[in-house]
Amino acid sequence: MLSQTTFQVAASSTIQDPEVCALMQQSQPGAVNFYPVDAMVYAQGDVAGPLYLVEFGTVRICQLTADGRRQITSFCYAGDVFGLEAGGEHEFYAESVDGAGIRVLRPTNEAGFAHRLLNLALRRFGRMQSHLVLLGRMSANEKMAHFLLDLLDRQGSDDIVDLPMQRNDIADYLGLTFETVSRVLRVLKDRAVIRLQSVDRIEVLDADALAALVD
Amino acid sequence: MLSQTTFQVAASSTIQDPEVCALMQQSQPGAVNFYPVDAMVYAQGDVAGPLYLVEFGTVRICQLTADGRRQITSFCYAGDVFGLEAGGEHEFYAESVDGAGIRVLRPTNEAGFAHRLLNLALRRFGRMQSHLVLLGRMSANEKMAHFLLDLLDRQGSDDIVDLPMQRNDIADYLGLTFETVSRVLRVLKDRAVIRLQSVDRIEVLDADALAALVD
DNA sequence: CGACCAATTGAATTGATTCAAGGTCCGTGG
DNA sequence: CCACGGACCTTGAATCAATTCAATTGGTCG
Repeated sequence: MLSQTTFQVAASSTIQDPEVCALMQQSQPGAVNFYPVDAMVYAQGDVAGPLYLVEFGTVRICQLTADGRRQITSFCYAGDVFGLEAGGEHEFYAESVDGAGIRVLRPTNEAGFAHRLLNLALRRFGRMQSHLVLLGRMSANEKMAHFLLDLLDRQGSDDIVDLPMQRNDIADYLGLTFETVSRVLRVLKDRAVIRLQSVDRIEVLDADALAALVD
Repeated sequence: MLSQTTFQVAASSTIQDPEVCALMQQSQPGAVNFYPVDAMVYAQGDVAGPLYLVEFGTVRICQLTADGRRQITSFCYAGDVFGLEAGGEHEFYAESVDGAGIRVLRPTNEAGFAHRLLNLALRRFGRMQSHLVLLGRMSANEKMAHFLLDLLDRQGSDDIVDLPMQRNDIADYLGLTFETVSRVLRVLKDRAVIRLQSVDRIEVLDADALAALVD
């Protein structure tokens, strides 16, 4: 595991989500730890329990098959909470994608805490179910369109998408190969749906065309 | 929607799962309703809230894309609870697969109820995450092997698998076409891994071979 | 500048799908 | 009791989307 830096951050963070705020008030929020690129937050088999709040940067939640194929089950961005698991130990592992600041939330056993956690879990639930549809029933083009629209939405922009992760990560998230990701982007570029400002920055020229691909 | 029969069932049901038992005691369990083949339990857009306990039979949880492709996100068998959702209305719909007895559990607001629900949600969570790996990173053969082993495990048998659902359902669960499902079964049959006792009954001759396919 | 890693692009291959033709099972009615 | 019809399943052949393998380009850092 790579090194990790701890530093104190002013009590007020930039979290807007009321649900997450409430969760923070009902737990003992620790300091923000900085995880460099590719640093592991927790490994498969680690004891589960504490929750993690992304303050900045991006985290990937992954699982490996026995022969090394990887599936990224979700990306967590600033404001997202992760680490929730069923058993006593993590079935999945979490890594920093691009250098991420992460705060540990240690659950207090206050009344209503389970309730908040439940809300959080249910929300993630919905996301995962639509990801099942994506993986099971969508073409490469549709997957990418879906992914870009999701990022657009999360980043609150209406035409610029920042890609904090590399092609390989996108591929393992969408159930494709990185070559296919590259090719799909090229197709979208050729159709004038997007423009590649740089390798990690996409301008969406025709959001309607993307939306048309999705449904 | 198809007709549905209500009939009273003795208070003691056959549920063994302690988690589910506790849940029943903390809610107002209604009578068992019988849903015939393909009957809808709830539709997309219906108000969410009550939970459903499968007493017997099988239920499928589905979502459709705009152009009618279907993804079955999970099958629920006797003892499983479903109906948990994030928002106020169902994003997915639930149907009886083979004629199912279903009990409605109306949540009381007792302390600890959220806690029980959380446990339930987290368990389902884990299942869904491994289904993501299956859909995103496995070949047709691996998917089917995984599916059969899961059924074997759930049905508590060590060599007979009953298939309550038809090929189409299996396909939509595994992200395949029904023709592919048929062909994969043929391959497994030819390799003497399974035997098709009948169309809805499979004898597993070589569970190790199945396991070898999975990991 | 050179080394290295990521991304792109091309060509060949393949796994799964699509389309189409039978086959099996089962319930219904003559 | 058997013939018929319909739904489901199986199988085959052709097609296609995505992968694999391989070569090249682009970008970054010492």
